[in-house]
Amino acid sequence: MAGRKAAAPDPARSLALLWGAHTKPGRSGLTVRAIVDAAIEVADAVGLEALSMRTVAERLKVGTMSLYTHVPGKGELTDLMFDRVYGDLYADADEPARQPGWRAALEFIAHRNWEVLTAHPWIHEVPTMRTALGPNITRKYETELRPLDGLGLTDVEMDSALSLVLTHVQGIARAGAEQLRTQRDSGLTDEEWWRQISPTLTTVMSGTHFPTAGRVGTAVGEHFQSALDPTHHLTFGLTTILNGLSQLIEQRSAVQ
Amino acid sequence: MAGRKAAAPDPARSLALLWGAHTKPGRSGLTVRAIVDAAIEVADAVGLEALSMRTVAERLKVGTMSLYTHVPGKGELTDLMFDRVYGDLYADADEPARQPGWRAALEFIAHRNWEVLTAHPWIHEVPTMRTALGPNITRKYETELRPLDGLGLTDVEMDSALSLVLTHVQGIARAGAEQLRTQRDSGLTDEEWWRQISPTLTTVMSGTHFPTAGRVGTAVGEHFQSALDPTHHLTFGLTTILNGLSQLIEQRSAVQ
DNA sequence: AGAGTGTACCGTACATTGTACGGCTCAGGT
DNA sequence: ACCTGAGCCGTACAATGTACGGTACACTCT
Repeated sequence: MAGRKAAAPDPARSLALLWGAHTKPGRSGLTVRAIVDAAIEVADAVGLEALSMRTVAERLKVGTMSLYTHVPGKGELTDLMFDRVYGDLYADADEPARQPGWRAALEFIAHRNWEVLTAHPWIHEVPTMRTALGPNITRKYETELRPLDGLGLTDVEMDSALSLVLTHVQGIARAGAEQLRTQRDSGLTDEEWWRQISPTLTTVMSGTHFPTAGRVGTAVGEHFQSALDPTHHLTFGLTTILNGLSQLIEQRSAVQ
Repeated sequence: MAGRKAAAPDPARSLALLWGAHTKPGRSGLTVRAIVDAAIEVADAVGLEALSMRTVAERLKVGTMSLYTHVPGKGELTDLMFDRVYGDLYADADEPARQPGWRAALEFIAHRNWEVLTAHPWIHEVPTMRTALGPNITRKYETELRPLDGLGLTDVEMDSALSLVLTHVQGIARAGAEQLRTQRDSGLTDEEWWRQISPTLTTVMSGTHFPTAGRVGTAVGEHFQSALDPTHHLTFGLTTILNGLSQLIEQRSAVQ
């Protein structure tokens, strides 16, 4: 980040802000809610690294420094954005638990998370450690844990299982987001890019030979028309993980 | 990123640079290799967001703009750094394949990747799409695919299985890196931070109640002395994934 | 009604970034 | 001895986050 060093964060203040109402307007009608919403729109459109305090202020037609009346700094703003987009993930706290079986529940959870992650690719850039205790994130944790309760798993195992699934979805989504970003930054489609580097690549790789990588890489490319098909990786990984988890769960319920 | 917009990338030039020798010195002894090494040292010490062209130049005792004689820009420099740190991952192209069985091989691969990722936490910040074809990354792909060859898996499945494991390791390592970074940025240890926000948290969360999350969160915290134990998540996830993969592999070899 | 006070708002300034541009300097060929 | 091309680098600029201090408005109290 350029400019003056980020201010001292003061976690307690951040937390209070996170859990606040966000709707009390100042004398020009400016609210925390409006700022966060505007920032999300900007980030959705141009990405987080192009989101600046000036851009957000411009969109709201206020002076740049007015934002600082409502929000301590950019870091806290992104924290708020982060917690906000997870607000509408589930209809209620039992939606996942209502699915038929833990497997369907975890699939449901995975897909909902996938949807948010692809709708707001900038989420991947937000440092999540600080926001782990925002209201929506906390609610999300509760909601996603419930379908794993009562299967014979220990509390630690429940947490581990959920976090395994979420980490996987996040990893795949991140790769996809990155691909989209490079694509847009360079202005080249996957295919154009490939055509452009192809001659250089053969020149440069002559002399070396990668039998397995060459064969597999070609197969993957032919199969998906691309080096990387997020949907396939998502379901392949999810299926594998759920199969692994099912072994654990069966083992636990057998003991019981 | 601040400053002038990043220059047009020209993928072909990047690629040639990636595969170049990096050792031809200019008249002040400056080489691409030296620049990349210095940059890695800086990034290891202060993180990627604090790495600047001026810092690297200073460390090498050359003018800032001299770097641009050897490297087109900061983006290409980070690409070079990325490929570089993966250079010494394996002793040779068959080290993983030499492990006793595919399971041990994947565990070996996971741990090696884990080591690099934790030794150079800034890797997570580098956009990896562009570097996917650097010499060391390509070699790595070849090396890591080999132990999966001849198990009855299709080429696409081999790629999916490997990438599943790698995505998992990366996800966990990233979370760990983030935790370390916030910890260092705030100057607070995990425990101090917790103590600081604890009163605010209870104030703010009064009125809401999260039965499952509360119980599980407490259990996790007590069990690991922290909200997040990377080693445990790593092995739990790896075991689960490998169990899932083993079902697939048995199924494939049964058909054959 | 008038005065006083706190808070919302915001203009300006500054440090820091990546890098475009153009000049200087030196090694090596002729 | 001179020319040429490439390595080197000082300066300048646009963009960033935000500290600081000033201005103006909405409210309360007399």
